[in-house]
Amino acid sequence: MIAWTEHALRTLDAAGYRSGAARATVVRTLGRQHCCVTARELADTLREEGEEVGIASIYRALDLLGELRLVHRLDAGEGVVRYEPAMPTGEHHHHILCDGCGRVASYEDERLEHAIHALADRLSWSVDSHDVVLRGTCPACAAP
Amino acid sequence: MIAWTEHALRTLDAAGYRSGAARATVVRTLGRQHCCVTARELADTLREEGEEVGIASIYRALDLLGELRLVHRLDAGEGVVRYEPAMPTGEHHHHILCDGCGRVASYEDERLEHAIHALADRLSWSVDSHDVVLRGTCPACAAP
DNA sequence: GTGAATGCAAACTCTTTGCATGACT
DNA sequence: AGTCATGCAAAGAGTTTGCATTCAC
Repeated sequence: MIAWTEHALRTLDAAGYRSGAARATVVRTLGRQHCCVTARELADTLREEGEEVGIASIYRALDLLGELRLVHRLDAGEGVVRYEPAMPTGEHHHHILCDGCGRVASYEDERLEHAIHALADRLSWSVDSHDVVLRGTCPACAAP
Repeated sequence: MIAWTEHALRTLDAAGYRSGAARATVVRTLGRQHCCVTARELADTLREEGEEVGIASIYRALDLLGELRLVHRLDAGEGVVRYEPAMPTGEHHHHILCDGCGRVASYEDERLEHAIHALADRLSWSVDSHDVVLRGTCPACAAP
């Protein structure tokens, strides 16, 4: 994820944005996440690490990163938006939510990507992103 | 969609819920929708038809219908939740959003469904629903 | 008649915005 | 020095909840 952090900081700089403490901290912390996080989770993580950042600055940073396509927004119907680093390579994964415990996990699937690309080709829209959200029960919640 | 309306009313009755005016109106109106709608759109439609229903009752009706699996909730990252009738047959479609005008359209794709089922089989989760949201530019917005 | 369904208003949560202060170039 | 970035507090939007009233059974 280090690669993403540097790529993001460089892209922000190239786009003419100043390097403030709040935004840089958000970028560095986001780059260390394993999967998608909410703005609040990010704020909590920062607080625990003693790098408290105002919630408004977090939202502003995430918004800007989204505009620059450096983060991907994911709304999985939980009532909160989740954010995760968007790899410059286009490499990505999708998510699965547990109805029991709310856990979010990720998966990748070649065949699914192929099906989506083929589908995009036959639609008369120009498609530039996609999200596949599965819902179900995780192994832990399924165990009796 | 008439079939869905009757199915929903019957299911509610069978589950022991009383038939109040607000909920019945929501069910009948929802059954006439072509695609997913928001609670506010539903409220506006009802008002135009002179069947005003309190917004709280609309949310409560949609919530109950969701629990009974009679409606499908879709959160496509617009900041609002959309709802649409869930066919008892399991027949369904997915959605594509236009970044330009916000339009939501629907599509069906056999190959995509196959890929998702195959994927679900190989995950150690029990998967019971899925959503595929595409984002892009609609033909109208793409035209210069 | 009893308890569920409804509607209003208030509460709540997440997110955005206005504005004064502080920081980067 | 001149802007842009930040943080606080307040505003906004969507959704949920408390409570008294009305309605279905």
